[in-house]
Amino acid sequence: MFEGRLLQGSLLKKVLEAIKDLVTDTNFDCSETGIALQAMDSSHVALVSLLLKDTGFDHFRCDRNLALGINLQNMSKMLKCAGNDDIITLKAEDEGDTITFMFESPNQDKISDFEMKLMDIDSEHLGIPDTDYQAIVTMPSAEFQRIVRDLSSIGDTAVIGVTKEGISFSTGGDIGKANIVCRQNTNVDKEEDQTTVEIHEPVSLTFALRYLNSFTKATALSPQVTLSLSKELPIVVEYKIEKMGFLRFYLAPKIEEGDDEEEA
Amino acid sequence: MFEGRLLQGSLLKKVLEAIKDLVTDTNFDCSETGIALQAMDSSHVALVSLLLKDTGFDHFRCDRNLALGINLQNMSKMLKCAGNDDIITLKAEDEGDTITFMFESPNQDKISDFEMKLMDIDSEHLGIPDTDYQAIVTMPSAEFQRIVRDLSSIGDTAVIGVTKEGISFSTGGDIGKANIVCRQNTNVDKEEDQTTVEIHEPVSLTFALRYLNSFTKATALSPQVTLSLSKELPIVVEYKIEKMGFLRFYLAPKIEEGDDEEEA
DNA sequence: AAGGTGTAAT
DNA sequence: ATTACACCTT
Repeated sequence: MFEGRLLQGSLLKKVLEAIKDLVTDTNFDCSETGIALQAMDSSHVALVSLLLKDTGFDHFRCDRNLALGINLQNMSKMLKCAGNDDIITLKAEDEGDTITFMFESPNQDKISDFEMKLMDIDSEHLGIPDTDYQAIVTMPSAEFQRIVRDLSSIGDTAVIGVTKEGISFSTGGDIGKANIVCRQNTNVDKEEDQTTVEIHEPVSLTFALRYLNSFTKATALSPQVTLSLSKELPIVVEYKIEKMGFLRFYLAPKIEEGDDEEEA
Repeated sequence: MFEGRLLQGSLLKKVLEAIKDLVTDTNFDCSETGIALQAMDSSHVALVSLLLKDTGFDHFRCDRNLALGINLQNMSKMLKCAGNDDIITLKAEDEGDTITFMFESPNQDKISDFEMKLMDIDSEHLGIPDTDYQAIVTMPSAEFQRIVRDLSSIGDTAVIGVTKEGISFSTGGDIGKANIVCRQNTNVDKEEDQTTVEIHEPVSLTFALRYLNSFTKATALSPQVTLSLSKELPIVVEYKIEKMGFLRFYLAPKIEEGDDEEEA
């Protein structure tokens, strides 16, 4: 059987909030080392990768590797029934076709059991090569969210450029143009307000703002976000989940000059 | 060229919030003494007048008088991309057809440039005679906003009457009648809670609440609002902008007994 | 306190 | 269909 007990249940709630609009159905791959999830978004443009390591759970047990096929919209509905301070336990039998969510209120006065039907989903295990990126920027996640939202009100795509001075975001549309530059700054009071740039080579890539915007639904998971860029490679937008792992989003760059490129 | 740097950028954001629903396109008239704007609302019933004096800017330069034709909806969109604590700089070339908004975050780590296309707009320079009003009332802007909103839920027009005792607002509709009286009070702790009446002659005029309601979008600009009334003249609803000037709204009174008077 | 969402009105 | 208001959530 599989069982994972998560003291900070709100983490799981946030993860589902962050991905339920991007991916409809996917497998939660449970093994003795934790829970992993990889899925393309419904239009097959972006990729989501989640890791929740066993060590982040209060209690974790997984006798046999399981691929739990889950409709994220439905799972999210159920997790909405958990209080933000609730302890959440996930359970599944080895041969069962359901998953159980157990919610314990902080004072243990209320115990809820929610059972959800599992689905059979072909797992597409996508090998994501571990690349050395040309530029890695870590910045406050709220700032990234704000920038992406602001640019979305002006244009559809953004050019993200990194130099050793900092990171820039540009867009253009019918009403005008916008360019936002964030300088590297390591001299701030709080570590989470830092913007740091680790760079091997300057890089400049174009992305659809619509997807970047979706990714920022994960802002609540971490005060910082890490953007990794390399020429002609998908950007990686990573939110670290304290003690547990990460939630990563991958998005392929738009090919410049390619005016016949449109999302579905 | 024209360039104005405004340390308290939120002022400009608030000004646009206040007028963008009333006026669609208008000229910002820039001269060496500051920025002025005058425009009729789209249904040609109300008039907006804005003054931002050069002295209120951190830095102000205007080599040549410019009439910058601007779509307020678009400008507002761009200003929404400025943080509330950002420093905002406006720039325009003498012969250019764009205006640039530059936003500097408080710690200078984020610098944004937004460029917007200008439009050609016939400037309607409306001479507003400097009248001696029969009654001038200054009151808390939030209180005025609340009164106008409350009356709007009962009726379409309000009778505003001023005597030396105070100011009264009345309306009536299908569901009933309402009458709100605010007495002059100068004995309050905070100056901004005062209501003062300066009167030469009692006056009573009728106005469309819909427009008064629009005007109160400017409430955030000033803790106090000044209402100036004279028989058969438009009411002036003025919000002073600290160190910079004012935002004024003019609205002609409804002629009593004239039931064939309707806004477009 | 502010942003987002949902609803209601034009 | 669009826009403004209110409510609710973060």
